[in-house]
Amino acid sequence: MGSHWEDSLRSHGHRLTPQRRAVLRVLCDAGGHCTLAEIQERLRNRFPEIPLPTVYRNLRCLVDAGLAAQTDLGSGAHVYEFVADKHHHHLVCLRCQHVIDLPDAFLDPLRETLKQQFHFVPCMEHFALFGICPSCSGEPRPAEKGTA
Amino acid sequence: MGSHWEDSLRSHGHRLTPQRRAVLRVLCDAGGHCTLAEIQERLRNRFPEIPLPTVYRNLRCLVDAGLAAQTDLGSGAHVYEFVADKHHHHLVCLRCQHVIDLPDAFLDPLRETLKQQFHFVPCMEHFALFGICPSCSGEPRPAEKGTA
DNA sequence: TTGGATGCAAAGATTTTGCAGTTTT
DNA sequence: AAAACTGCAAAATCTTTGCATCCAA
Repeated sequence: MGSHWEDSLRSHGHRLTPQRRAVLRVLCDAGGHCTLAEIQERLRNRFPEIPLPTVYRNLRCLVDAGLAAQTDLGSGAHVYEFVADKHHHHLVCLRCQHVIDLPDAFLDPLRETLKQQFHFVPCMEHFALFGICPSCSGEPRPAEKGTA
Repeated sequence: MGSHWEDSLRSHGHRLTPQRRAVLRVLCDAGGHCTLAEIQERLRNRFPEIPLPTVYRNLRCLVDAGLAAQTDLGSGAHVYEFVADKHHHHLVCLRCQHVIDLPDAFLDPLRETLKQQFHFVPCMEHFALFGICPSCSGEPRPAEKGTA
């Protein structure tokens, strides 16, 4: 049935497999940052021997579908995070006033940098960034495959 | 003599070697992002066969001394950038009003993410972030909560 | 049926460390 | 002289791809 995330996956040409559902579930339940290996570990209940490449490829699909965000916090391995569309910020175009939603997870690298380098804990609850949107900059839209 | 960057290095326990000066020079002249391999390449004039580990360790020293910033733009390899103290932003403490300078380079990962994921080109000339500074976060004061 | 997904295996790419000899301070 | 750095070599990590088989749509 058309859950929001199911539609997101399908509209990007991805299928719904048990492994993929499980990865998303794990990411969602974790509620924070997870490395590839951590996700694999948390998956052991349902898929005791799931290979890392499978987790890896599923994460790519989730990121592609906008359900997960991949970032580098300087720990040597990338971390993944569930992208809920609850908390979000705004990218405001200076020319056409168009507003793009920016999921909160995309601010994590900056958060982490400030914490590690400056020991500064930013409050970024209400965040707005101004700039030029894709339409106004004349740049080609990002390649969206399978979009009706 | 005592250039600002020389002091920065020495005060962090690092020494000034020809290779280190050259790495900093390259990074400075490049004026943008460089991977480890790119820096090695640009170093070929003065050090035709400089090993990657040497470049790597020098970069770590420069980052440690605050002269360079390391970031991950999603290309698979980290990129390094000279940190000039000309353009900078402000981290403002919500409790004590203390202001910390944030070199512009630290916003690069966010810039790149917005460009790649949203095709949005942010204008972050005058940037201020509010939060809690290290001094204040060490002394938690429940009575006064930072209001965003 | 068709194209994507899984699992297994291996390769790629990048980062990181060890160590002996050398250089800066 | 002491501590840090270089250069060479190799290892440790993490990411990515190939391919035969299997499954979702």
